[in-house]
Amino acid sequence: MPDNEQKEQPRRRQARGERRIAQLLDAAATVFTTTGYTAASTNAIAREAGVSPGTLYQFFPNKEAIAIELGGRLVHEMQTAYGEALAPVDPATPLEEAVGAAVDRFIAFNCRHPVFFALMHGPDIPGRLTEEHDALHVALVGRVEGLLSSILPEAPVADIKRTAQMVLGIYMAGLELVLAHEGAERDAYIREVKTALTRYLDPLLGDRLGRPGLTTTP
Amino acid sequence: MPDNEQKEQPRRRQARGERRIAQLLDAAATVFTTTGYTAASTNAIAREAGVSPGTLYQFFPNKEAIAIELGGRLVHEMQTAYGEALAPVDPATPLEEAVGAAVDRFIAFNCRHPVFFALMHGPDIPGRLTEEHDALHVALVGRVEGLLSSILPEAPVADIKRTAQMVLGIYMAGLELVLAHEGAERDAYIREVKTALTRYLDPLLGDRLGRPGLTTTP
Amino acid sequence: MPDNEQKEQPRRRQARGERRIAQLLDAAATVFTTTGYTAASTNAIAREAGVSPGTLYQFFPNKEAIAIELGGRLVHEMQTAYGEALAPVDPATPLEEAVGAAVDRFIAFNCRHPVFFALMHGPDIPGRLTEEHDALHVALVGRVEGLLSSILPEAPVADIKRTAQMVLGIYMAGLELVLAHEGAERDAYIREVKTALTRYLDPLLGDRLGRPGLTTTP
Amino acid sequence: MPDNEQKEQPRRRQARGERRIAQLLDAAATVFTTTGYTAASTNAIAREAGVSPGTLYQFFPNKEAIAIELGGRLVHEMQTAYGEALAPVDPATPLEEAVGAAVDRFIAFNCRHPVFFALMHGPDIPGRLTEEHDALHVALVGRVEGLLSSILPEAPVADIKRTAQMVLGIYMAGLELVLAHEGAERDAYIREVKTALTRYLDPLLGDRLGRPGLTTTP
DNA sequence: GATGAATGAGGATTCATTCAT
DNA sequence: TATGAATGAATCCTCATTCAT
Repeated sequence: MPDNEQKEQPRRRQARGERRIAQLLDAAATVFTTTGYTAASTNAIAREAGVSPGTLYQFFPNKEAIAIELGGRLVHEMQTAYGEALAPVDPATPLEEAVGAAVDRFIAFNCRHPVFFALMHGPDIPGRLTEEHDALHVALVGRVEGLLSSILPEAPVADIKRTAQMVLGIYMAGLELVLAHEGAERDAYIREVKTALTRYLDPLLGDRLGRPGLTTTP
Repeated sequence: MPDNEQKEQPRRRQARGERRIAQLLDAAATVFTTTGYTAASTNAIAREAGVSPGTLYQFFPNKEAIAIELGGRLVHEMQTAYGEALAPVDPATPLEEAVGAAVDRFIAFNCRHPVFFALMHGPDIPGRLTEEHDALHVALVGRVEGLLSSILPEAPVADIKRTAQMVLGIYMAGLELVLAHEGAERDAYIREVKTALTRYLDPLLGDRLGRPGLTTTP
Repeated sequence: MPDNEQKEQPRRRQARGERRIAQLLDAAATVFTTTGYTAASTNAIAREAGVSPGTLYQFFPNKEAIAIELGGRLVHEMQTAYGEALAPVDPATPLEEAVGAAVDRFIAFNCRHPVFFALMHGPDIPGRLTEEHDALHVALVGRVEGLLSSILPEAPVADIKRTAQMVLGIYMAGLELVLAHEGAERDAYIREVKTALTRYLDPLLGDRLGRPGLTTTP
Repeated sequence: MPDNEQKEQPRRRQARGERRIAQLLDAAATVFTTTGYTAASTNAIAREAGVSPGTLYQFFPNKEAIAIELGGRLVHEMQTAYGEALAPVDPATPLEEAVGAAVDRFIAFNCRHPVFFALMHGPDIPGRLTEEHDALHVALVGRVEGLLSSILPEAPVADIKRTAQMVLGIYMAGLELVLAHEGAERDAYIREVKTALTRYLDPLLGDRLGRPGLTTTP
């Protein structure tokens, strides 16, 4: 079994590393959530993780790399654990129901991972998106585009893209409000997000019934 | 002439002070817009204004105070120069038209004062709003609330508040997209913002025609 | 002269600054001499100068800038206070005498400013000269070239350059030995430097007497 | 077979160890050459060698030890492979020829082992020579002393030492210039080094012909 | 012997803010 | 008022070295 040993040794070694990485990402999530991405410091993350700054830099070359990895894991978990929220929808499903289910899942996801919001609002200067912000954003917009395409296969790509951006924007705006409230008020905001999205999207689906549908570029 | 002197000295001083303040606020607007609020440094603002750091602190106790004052002036200008955008609407005006006009005015305002966006997205941590962010936000939400109230005088305050927050959120989300694009694409996004807001608000006005209207808290 | 082109107005304010700059350069000279350029830290320089790190950075953007300024001042002082050491030589002067006088002056200068040596041996990687090293070096080589040209006006530039580099190299090598010893031994090394340079240069002057002179590129 | 095993185990271990050491020293040579001794990091050396930092420290207690061992091996190789360059010279050989041959060999050696230069210019602070620098330096000076003694057996030791230091210094200064150039220019510098050394040493040999010879301490 | 995680002091540099002039 | 020097804690990041496995 020396073969086995040789194979497992690195694994074990990496095991500790993997644990540290997870630990550091958890700490980063906490700090990003608490202070925001820009104001977060790598030392604070290391402190939160209970390790020295040097240890952090053994696994991540800089702050952005942490955010990117964190974003990547969020997207991955979203796909695996919340995949249905973004799965193509049965065209027979009423829009209200589909939107409601999707929003519920997303809200649940974002409440479990509040860092998502902090990452989406990275060092925000409109037009100058940084990588990790972009990565997350692009990934999400991509999924929404896919969803919309599955419903409106004949719509022009440019329109789909725009609509997806708007949908994501409306959702994020609503999410901010949802996260800023609690209890019944939070629930009320969740309902508002669903309402806003449903109303925004409803007319687009018109063509399925012979109605005009998506506003197109002139 | 001592009387004269006493009167004129303060005036001159205030005049110079006002000029300095305006100069500093202009510089701050530039820096906030360029680097974002969090990353902006007071030294950079002073440099941009062509004065020394000490001078800056003669007029503002700290960085946040600059943002607050800047936000205040933005709100003030909005009221005076763009007041109609937030003025109570003639109930007879079609919603689409009213929203379209308001959005056009706001977009124009925000393009002339891009710092508005930077201030609204200050050190953004949901739930932990800082003063100046809050001030701007509260002011704007207040105006939107007023507008909605003028249209729906019977709606519960809580619902009005919620709707106003949503409206502002949707607008800001759209604004980010508008600012991130140019030319025809920008125009397309402006249209989308109008569409989204119109669709979101349209059903609320139903009671004026006997339709259900605002979703209310259960 | 170290100042940029823009500022001519503030004069007196800079008085304190000038003092600080001198103080910082003195401290830098001490630290560079003690630890060498590469190992010297800006914090150590600030500490040696009795100021905070921030103060140092008010006057110098980074470590290299300190070295460059220091080098510039050294060259300047060399020109003004030790100018004769590099002044064109009366062709009638016996070489031995001329070299002896020049070396004596240089040694005196370098003993008064031991940092000169540290700067000349900056972050030494042959081929990869850094700016401040280069600046000092180039300045000195230029002077030696001038000296040689004044003696051998007909020699090809390439040969003059090469000879100047060698002369400077031999001098610096000797200087290291001189600085590493004291008393009589130091004096003996000074004599050796003179001897080495005289012997190296003597044949070059042959053409003045009809002898072959400088070895030329084939 | 236990006997055999006992014998072979150490051998293998030593063999492996030697391989590791050679590997590490090669890596160190590369890094020292690239970044200079002071700026070189043990982690970088380990990385270059493809091993972990821990492994490096299993063979060397610290960075300086690596330099010392590297210097030792260089000296050793110089003795074995380039020994003739430092072998006592047949007094009948013309100086020019002897110096030319020696310089050629040394230059060849230094071009094959560019780390030599980096080590000789270690954390250079005149007067405060560190061990490994000293070791290399002392070894080389010793050999040059031997050479000179073989030619001038009656010269005082102090004079021999001084001359040897000067010879080494001139050579190192020339080497720097040689390494900093390429092609024809490099060749020209090689010629200059030979010239400088020949001219410096030539008068010393005078006593062999009844001429004064070495300048002595008064 | 080998690994790679861990350390923590120290590196350069910045920044909000204060103070003497 | 205005200046610009001064601060010192905090920033990101590196490095020689050690330690558990």
